[in-house]
Amino acid sequence: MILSTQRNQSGSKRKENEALIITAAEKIFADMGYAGATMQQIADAAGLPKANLHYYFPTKEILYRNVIDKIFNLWLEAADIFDAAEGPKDGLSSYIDAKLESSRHFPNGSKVWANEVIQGAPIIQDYLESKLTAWTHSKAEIIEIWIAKGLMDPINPKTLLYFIWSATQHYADFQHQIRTLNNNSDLTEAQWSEVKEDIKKLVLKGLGAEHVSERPTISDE
Amino acid sequence: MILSTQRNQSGSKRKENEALIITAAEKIFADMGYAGATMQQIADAAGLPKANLHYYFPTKEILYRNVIDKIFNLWLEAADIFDAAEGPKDGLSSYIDAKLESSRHFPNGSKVWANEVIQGAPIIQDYLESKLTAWTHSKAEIIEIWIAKGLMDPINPKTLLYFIWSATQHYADFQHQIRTLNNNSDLTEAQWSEVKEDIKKLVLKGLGAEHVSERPTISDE
DNA sequence: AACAATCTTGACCACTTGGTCAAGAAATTT
DNA sequence: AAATTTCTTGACCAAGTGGTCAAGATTGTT
Repeated sequence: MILSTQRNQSGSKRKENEALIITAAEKIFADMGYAGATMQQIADAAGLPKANLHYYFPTKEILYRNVIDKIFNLWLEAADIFDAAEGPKDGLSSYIDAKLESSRHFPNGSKVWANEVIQGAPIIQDYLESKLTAWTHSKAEIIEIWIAKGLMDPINPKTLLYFIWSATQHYADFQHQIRTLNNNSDLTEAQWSEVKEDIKKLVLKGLGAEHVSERPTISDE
Repeated sequence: MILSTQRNQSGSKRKENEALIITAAEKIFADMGYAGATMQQIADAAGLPKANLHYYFPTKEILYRNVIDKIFNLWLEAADIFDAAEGPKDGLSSYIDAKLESSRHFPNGSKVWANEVIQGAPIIQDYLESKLTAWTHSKAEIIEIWIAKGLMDPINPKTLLYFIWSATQHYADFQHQIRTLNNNSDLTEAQWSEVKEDIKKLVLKGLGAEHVSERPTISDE
């Protein structure tokens, strides 16, 4: 009989199941930490028997690294905005928006990352030393150019980056605490908007970049 | 024979060993997470046999709660500055200083807290709902008064608190990442000073509170 | 000196964990 | 339709875990 719902190209089953497992694993790792997560929990979350997980990902650590890999690539993407920007006002605004959206809609990735770094990055140290270092330097250069052009106050670029990372990722990592302090309710649409505006205003005004770039926004939305 | 080094008051041995164990546990919990930490590791770090830990703290969870208890009380203390302040400029400056000092010198407590909250506070939820909620409301009131007095721009007080928490705690929780991005060196004294000044300036200027209250700086470094 | 309370510790146990394996089921290729 | 590759799964295991226990050492009290 023919199941038209899905074509079974070679390798598609593998891709599908790997994605299924990674998504399940991301949630469990976020909720339990690396050590606290069990392969059985991940298997249950994915709806597969445990032995099947080991077929696709031989060890827990390999699975974990795949989760991190996905997370980190999203991280990098979110920051392309940065390079395209004409000045701090657009660049930082867009970046803060993107990071907050990511914290709101995909908090698990941020949590896994935070958990790992807090514990000294025992498994992903190579990521920090290669990719993250390179990325950070490239963004720091852009910020320095902005400063040199007088588009914002002088500040150590890394301090600024940490500032934005911490402010935005806080809403993912400390989601539970924020929820508790918000009468045990998730932030509403209106509250998210307010947070976004408050943070952007605070950063831009704090940097003296609020009223700087007022070129005609040619191809901006 | 007489060991004059320490008097053995009744109960003093208990207090000493409990403190010893809690300090060791704080480090291990910070480095490994709750689930990842083992009683054996903590015992080794404290230089005691494992069975001895269970004599003072019957279960791992009880030990953990004692660690959290210590951390949280430091948290609260650091914020008394807040109440004594006359306006946002002193109040927030002092608070940021205190939080950054704490991140610098006692990062483990912050890490344990972060790890726990990220995972949904499975063990310390009662802390969040009682003590932290009360504390937050009381500080939010102060901030609202400052705003009403025109000492700073309007902002959601909770957003501001989260902002300060995240910016300062980041230097404890993400210590390892910051170190890696700093050529694998801890921040120097000069770098810490720079960070402090940058953050304070950014926040105060961002809030429009920079030039408001200008009493003589009596005991400032 | 005798007694009681507190503290110390190696040996031990029930249970969970990551990972293995071999037998078979599906799907793909010839 | 036979052969081959890919996938699925229950049963199993060695290692490590939190926690127990009972015997003894120390300290404090009378």
